[in-house]
Amino acid sequence: MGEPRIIELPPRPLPKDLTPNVFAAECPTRRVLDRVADKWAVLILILLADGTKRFNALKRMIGGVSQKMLSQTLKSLERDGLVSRKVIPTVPVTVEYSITPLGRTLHAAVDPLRIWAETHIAAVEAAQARYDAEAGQRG
Amino acid sequence: MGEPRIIELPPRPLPKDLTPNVFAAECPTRRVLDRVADKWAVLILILLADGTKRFNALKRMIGGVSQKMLSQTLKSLERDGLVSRKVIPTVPVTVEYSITPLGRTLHAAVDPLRIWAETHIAAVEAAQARYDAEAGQRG
DNA sequence: CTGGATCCCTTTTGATACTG
DNA sequence: CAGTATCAAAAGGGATCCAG
Repeated sequence: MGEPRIIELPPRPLPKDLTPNVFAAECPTRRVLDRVADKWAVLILILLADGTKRFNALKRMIGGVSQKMLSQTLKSLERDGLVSRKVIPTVPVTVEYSITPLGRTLHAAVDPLRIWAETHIAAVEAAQARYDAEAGQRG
Repeated sequence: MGEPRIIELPPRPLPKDLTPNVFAAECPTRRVLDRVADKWAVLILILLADGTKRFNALKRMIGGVSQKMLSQTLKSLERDGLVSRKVIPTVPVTVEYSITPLGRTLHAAVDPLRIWAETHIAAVEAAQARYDAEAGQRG
């Protein structure tokens, strides 16, 4: 073995703050939250938690969704490991979407949102009526 | 009093289906869910649940939000009775935003989303890496 | 035919500047 | 400070086209 030398180390990268912070635009948790706090993602997750469904079944069930957004959102959910996609080589081809175990953990967090909307809709509409009445008075 | 007459009643509107259905584009619950399953709304609600804040404080805390979207989302949350706005006539004027009791019930439903993002970020990034690797192989 | 990619146009969002 | 107005950029919707 040669004699020990003093060598110059390359500058060490500053340690990144590993504390998750959903309020920081660059934080990975924030990017995930952005994609998950999305109306189409929420609706898809709720439907798939109920059982495997095909593309066009989802399209029919989710009022107002375009095929573009459905396809796009499903792809994003698949990439994030929340939904799995299975192509069945029939003629014509059928594609089945299912929720993954990870997706189920997210479903547990988003379904309360649906329930909240259903249980508090009256309170929200009352608030809107009040707000609109006041706005009307002012002009 | 005149003698009783047989009068023609105007056609009665068909009774609307009152069952809430977040999947139907026209259902009030769906419209509310759409506005609430929104990244800015979620972040604002979480911050205000922690305490009253002023407009520019929120702007500084929420990375990447534009004043337009902040102002717009706050107005929508106020209309829905989830947030209250208090103008203090100082010079220059200050405006304080607080969460309402109704907003607190929603916060209970959205905060799990933040927690989910923080606790499952590693699993999501692993899934993304797998997905991107496979996509890379294919093409 | 189903799933989905693409083109084109409308709506939403973002950046910046300006006002009470 | 707390917004609105304006204009540019991006996301979204609808129709259409294509592969399996």
